[in-house]
Amino acid sequence: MEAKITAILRKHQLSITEARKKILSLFWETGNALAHGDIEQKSSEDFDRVTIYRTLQTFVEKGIIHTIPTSDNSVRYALCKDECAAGHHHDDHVHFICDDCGTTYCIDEVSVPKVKLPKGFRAVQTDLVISGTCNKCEQ
Amino acid sequence: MEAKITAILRKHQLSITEARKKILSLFWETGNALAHGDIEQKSSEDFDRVTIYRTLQTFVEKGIIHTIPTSDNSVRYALCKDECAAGHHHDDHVHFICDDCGTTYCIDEVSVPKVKLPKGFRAVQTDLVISGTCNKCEQ
DNA sequence: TACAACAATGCAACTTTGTTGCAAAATATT
DNA sequence: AATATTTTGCAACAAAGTTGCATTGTTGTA
Repeated sequence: MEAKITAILRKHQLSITEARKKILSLFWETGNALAHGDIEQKSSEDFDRVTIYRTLQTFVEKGIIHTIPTSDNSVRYALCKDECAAGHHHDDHVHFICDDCGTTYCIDEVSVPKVKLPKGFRAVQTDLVISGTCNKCEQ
Repeated sequence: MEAKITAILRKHQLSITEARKKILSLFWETGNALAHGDIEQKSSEDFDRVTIYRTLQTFVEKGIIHTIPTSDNSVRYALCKDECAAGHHHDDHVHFICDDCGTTYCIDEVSVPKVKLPKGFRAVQTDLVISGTCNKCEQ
């Protein structure tokens, strides 16, 4: 575990620090996407709020995590797949946000369909975000 | 113009006030989506910040405007089509956010494709948000 | 392993963004 | 026109995000 974490950091030419190891392992442990607030709750005793902001920003820039747009002003972050590199994200899968429990999933099984845009529009990134009820909250 | 605005408000059983008329006409004039900040800039001398928050909230609840998720913690709002009613939005078109100028477009020509989700996941709303360069910023 | 160079962190202060309660003003109803 | 209802502005607050700088931690090199 620890080895995997440090390997990822080293691969992206980041120095190995406590904050980065902790935050990165949080993503591995939960599996799902996390908002800044989630991370703050789970590590506020260990790190300053500012460090979390800066760490998330660094991870996005380096292609370790990607953002998931939301309609409630609380951007979520999730681990990228290996193909993502600094400045070039390739996360063309669907994201699902549960209205009940708030959990955000990366639905890897489904890929985002290509969309034809009107003339002059050039797509760089496509986000397909679905909200509803997840398989745990359904009865 | 004024007549059209008041008709929309009345149709949704909202009392006709200066703030609502002004904010609603802003959406009609610009044509594109607006963030809270945009509206505040264009009408801060006329109305209090709080009024804008509450007006946008009311408009969303009544089905006059809908939200567009973003990755930068600045939810955008855009006019709904006629089919939207209180509590039931039907805005299954694609949204495009320009990385250059920040303009957010509703691409009505393209509709959001249906997506099959894994078992247990029930979709209520689907948002397809594409970012890149718009037809005005392209050269 | 010790040292210098560099990068990351914590702290403080601050700005921006969003929320709530309540009195005053505006709108609707009769 | 008078009253009931709704909306607004204000104030005070809470939460979220940013910036500069001194301190601490990490890395590469001798």
